[in-house]
Amino acid sequence: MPTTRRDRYHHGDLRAALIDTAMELIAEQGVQGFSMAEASRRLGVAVSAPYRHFTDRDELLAEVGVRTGELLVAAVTAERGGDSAEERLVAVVRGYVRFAAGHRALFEALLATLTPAAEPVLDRAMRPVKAAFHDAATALSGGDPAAAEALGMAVIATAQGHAGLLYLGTFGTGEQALEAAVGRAAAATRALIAGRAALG
Amino acid sequence: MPTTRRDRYHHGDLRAALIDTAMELIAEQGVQGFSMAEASRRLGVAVSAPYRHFTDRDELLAEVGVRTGELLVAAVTAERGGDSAEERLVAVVRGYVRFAAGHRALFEALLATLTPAAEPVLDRAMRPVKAAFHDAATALSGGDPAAAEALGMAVIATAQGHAGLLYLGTFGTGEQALEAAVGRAAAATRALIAGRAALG
DNA sequence: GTCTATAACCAGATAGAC
DNA sequence: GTCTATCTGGTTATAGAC
Repeated sequence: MPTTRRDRYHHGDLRAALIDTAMELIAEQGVQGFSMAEASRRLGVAVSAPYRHFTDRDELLAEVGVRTGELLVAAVTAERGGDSAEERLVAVVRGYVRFAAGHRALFEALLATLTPAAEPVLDRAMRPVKAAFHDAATALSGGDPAAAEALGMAVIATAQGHAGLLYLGTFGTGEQALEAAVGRAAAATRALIAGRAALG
Repeated sequence: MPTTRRDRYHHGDLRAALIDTAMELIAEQGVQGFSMAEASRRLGVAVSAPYRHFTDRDELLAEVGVRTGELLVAAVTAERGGDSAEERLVAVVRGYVRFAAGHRALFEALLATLTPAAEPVLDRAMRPVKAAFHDAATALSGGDPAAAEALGMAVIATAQGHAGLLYLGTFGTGEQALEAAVGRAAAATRALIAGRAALG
């Protein structure tokens, strides 16, 4: 019979168990629904136990942010489009919006921790995301770095914006809303590419 | 000597004073920084007094949302561009991003209250915002309602997305970041217009 | 309409035993 | 490394007096 989480944290894995549990709580009830006390209760440990592994609540949340960032990187990297540079860029956008839709609370928690004064480790974890957009945009900009930067940023904004509208319910609810958001984001990306000469 | 707010709420304006104070608190410290208790303290009334005017915290926050929505409507309406339909649409985007930048905490609180199950009064207050985008997009779409809807939504997403990136610090901080966000959002809008044939 | 007082609750964090 | 126990401080919301 396999080792359960309950078994492991008494062998020194409480730290990892806390991160997992925090992510579960956030996914289920939002950042607001997470507290050190609730995480402790769910794991069956004393409320003081987490403080052996994290100096405070924010330190645990930062670690959650890093883990979520890694999931996001995987999402934008995994979604493979066609061979053309345009299709690769569209695929990154799709992956981004799909992740935002499928992990709303975690994604919002990640954004909340990504302040300008965020932990360097968080920035580092997020770098491949920006790179995914930037690399595909570069392939579309014929060696003009400024044009690539402008296109990449505009496309990130489009992805982020469609995620935001999805959260507001602009596209409805449920699976159909997800597909609408992904489809519209992809179409907007194509429009940006087609009209990229106007980006300055 | 003019009547102060302290004077007024003893004459029946505590309700209005609470809304004002809630907006101040949110603007200063974010939604998290607002509480019924803190608002009461700031106004010098008992913590129970607000409950004569609002059944609970959420009802007050909904009212704050309505007021913030009205400010947003004014912002997107006020920013006048040139005479062309394209410049009017760009102007709406500018107004939206500028408002998001200048009233971050209130704007985020507004978005948080704008769930699919929000108060109808909130939806009504926000309708002119959507209309501002939609009307300008319609003028650019030569009588094709579907094309107008697609363009309008893509442009709203662009505005929302640039606001989001601004909050993440992607454009830096301070006044220069604001101008970068507004400028990039305007350029992206022009690119979307130029490439709108790809929107489907 | 506002007050005083209070109930009921939950959080973050620490001290010291084991 | 985890536990028990506790401190400190905060919140929403209500009851009943004025």
